[in-house]
Amino acid sequence: MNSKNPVTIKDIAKKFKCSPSTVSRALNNHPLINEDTRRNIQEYAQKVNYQRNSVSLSLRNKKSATLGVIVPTLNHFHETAMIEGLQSVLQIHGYMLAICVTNESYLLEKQYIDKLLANRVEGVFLSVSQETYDSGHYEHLDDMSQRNIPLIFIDREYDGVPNSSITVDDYLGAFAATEHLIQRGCRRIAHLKGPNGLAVSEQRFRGYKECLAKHSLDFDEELIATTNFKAESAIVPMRRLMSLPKPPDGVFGVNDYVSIAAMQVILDLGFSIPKQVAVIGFDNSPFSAYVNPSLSSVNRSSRILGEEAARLFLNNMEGQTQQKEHIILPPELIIRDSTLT
Amino acid sequence: MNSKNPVTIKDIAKKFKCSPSTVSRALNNHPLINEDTRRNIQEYAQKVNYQRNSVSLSLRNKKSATLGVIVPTLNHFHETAMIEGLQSVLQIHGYMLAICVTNESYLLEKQYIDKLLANRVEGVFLSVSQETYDSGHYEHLDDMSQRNIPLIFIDREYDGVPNSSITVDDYLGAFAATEHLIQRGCRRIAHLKGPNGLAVSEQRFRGYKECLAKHSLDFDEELIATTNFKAESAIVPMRRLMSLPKPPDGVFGVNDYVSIAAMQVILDLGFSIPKQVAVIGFDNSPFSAYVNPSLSSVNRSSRILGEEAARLFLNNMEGQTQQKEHIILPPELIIRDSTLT
DNA sequence: TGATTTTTTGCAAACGTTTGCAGTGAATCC
DNA sequence: GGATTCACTGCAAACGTTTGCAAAAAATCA
Repeated sequence: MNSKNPVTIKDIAKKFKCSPSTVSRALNNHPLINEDTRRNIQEYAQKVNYQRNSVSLSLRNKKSATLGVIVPTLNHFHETAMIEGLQSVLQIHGYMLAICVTNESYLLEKQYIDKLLANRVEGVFLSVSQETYDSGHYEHLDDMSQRNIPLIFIDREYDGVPNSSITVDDYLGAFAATEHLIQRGCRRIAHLKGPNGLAVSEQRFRGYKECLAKHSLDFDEELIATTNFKAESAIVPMRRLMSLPKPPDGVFGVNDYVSIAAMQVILDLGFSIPKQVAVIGFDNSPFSAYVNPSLSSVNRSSRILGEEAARLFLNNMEGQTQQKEHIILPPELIIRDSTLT
Repeated sequence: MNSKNPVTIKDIAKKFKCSPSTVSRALNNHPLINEDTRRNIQEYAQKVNYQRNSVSLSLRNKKSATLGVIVPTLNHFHETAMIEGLQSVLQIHGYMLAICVTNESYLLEKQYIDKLLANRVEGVFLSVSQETYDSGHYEHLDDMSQRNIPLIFIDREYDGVPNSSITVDDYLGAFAATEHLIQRGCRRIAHLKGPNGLAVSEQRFRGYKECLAKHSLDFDEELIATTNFKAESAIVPMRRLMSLPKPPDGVFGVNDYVSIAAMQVILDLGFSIPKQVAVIGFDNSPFSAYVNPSLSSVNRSSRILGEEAARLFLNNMEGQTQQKEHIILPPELIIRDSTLT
């Protein structure tokens, strides 16, 4: 019983003095099999706790029932909620998820893709790393398309390549956030943007800028500061902003982390939120409702994003449709105390 | 070039009019191979972008180079940081990580374990679900030990089973947090505990209680409230606590989410933090330094926990030592404004 | 009973590797 | 020049399944 090796179909065959084929058919409820043998074999298999070896199955069927998920980090609520969404749907369809964290490195991203391909995954959800985006290289993705393995861009898109993608409309979200600040009376709105070059950063930046333009507000370069998405990285820039001759009366942060760091700086310097400075973030992280003052934010429905991405993949599989889809989910403004009028 | 099927060792063999064995040896730098053939084959393999099929390798070697990670959720910083830690170490050693989210369900946990076993993973890191813990069932883990597949309890332990485990000393952390509150003058300390029965909850609860005892403070049942780790679940209980005839002057929350929710309630009701009520959380989540007031917390070095867990597994593999280890990492008190004197 | 159909089973190949063993030439030795 | 060594290479089996095809066994028919 405590044999190190799991019981195989051959073991069962030996026991019943029949061929492995028969066992296989019995276990798979193949129609061409005697009812009694089927029952006997199934019962015995149950008893000895037989478990089909997925590896050999994968080899034979050239299908691994495994999908790759490549993300830059797992730091943010958005990413993990996305993965939960993916898993919740794909689990039902029998897929396993191999998670890879690139830490924004191109090299790791490439290595992971190779590895996933070597493992014969049936599809990959990719949220491109910043380095990849910066470098503009995408040769490492060629193998996937050559082998007809669905590659779905999730969350972060990569304009150069024709693949299905699902993202949240960052531009729209940023536009809405900025417009909200304007409508509540802000006239000098600072933006704590994300790393340069990254699509999310630039889309949101564009949303911010174009909203200013729409409302005939001047775009002021000195109201822009760059962060790396982490709270710490917002502190120094925010101090600078607040010590300008004309400090901002509104701040749009590229995500909630930089926004709460910004709020802290603002309050520390003796300004009031939202009275003197209104602040709005992005992501609607679980903590945003509980900071003080509670933080307005742009909700991205991260979990739904994951679920939809999973469906995108499943449709692609079922229908064998090579049609590429580009889904852009609408963001949603969540208004809280930090931008109250 | 855009053949759907990846190039195999046989294809190369055909090209060179040699046997697959030779190709295999050439690619694996086997000593018994002609230098020229080796070079030629390797160059060609490179050119046609040959990638070894890990599936067949797994089948032959009975080794999948894949590890399973089972967690209840991905909601908390602690869990994701842990996974990042795992991945950062294991990636170097060529392992893939299959992530499974049980959503605290026993059934899913069981299913995932079966699935991982079917996939012939070489090891599993398990953070038991609440249901599993509640039910006391652990038969679903028997297969693993019978097959000698390392099962490592990570973060959440499961007392009944003799396996390696790595956790943070929840008891100690809770004790330290409570003691800190006492030392800064709190005398009526409430505890927002986690779900009943779950080890983490109970350990922290015990740390809290025994610390009170040590300092000869009465344990008052009415100062205890149960949450489900989520912020929302702390709100109603906290309102109750603050409307007691004698409201608490200190709150120890089972994690940072419930603690920030608690802070919000406290402030909303017009009490001041930390003057009237001090609050301390658990996890040192990235946002805890940036809420207002900043939240004292117990740091769990989550990433290091993951890294150490990975090393635990690697040692187990290398040395073939069946020795079970139980690592308990010390937590660290991070003091911020919410408990200042 | 013998022929025919039906039901059930087994054979063998395949998926892509690796590896012990045997075999092939060629080089070396005496 | 024949025996021995040496440097390579190929054969075949193995990992655990599935499945088309053929064969066997059982059932039906005439």
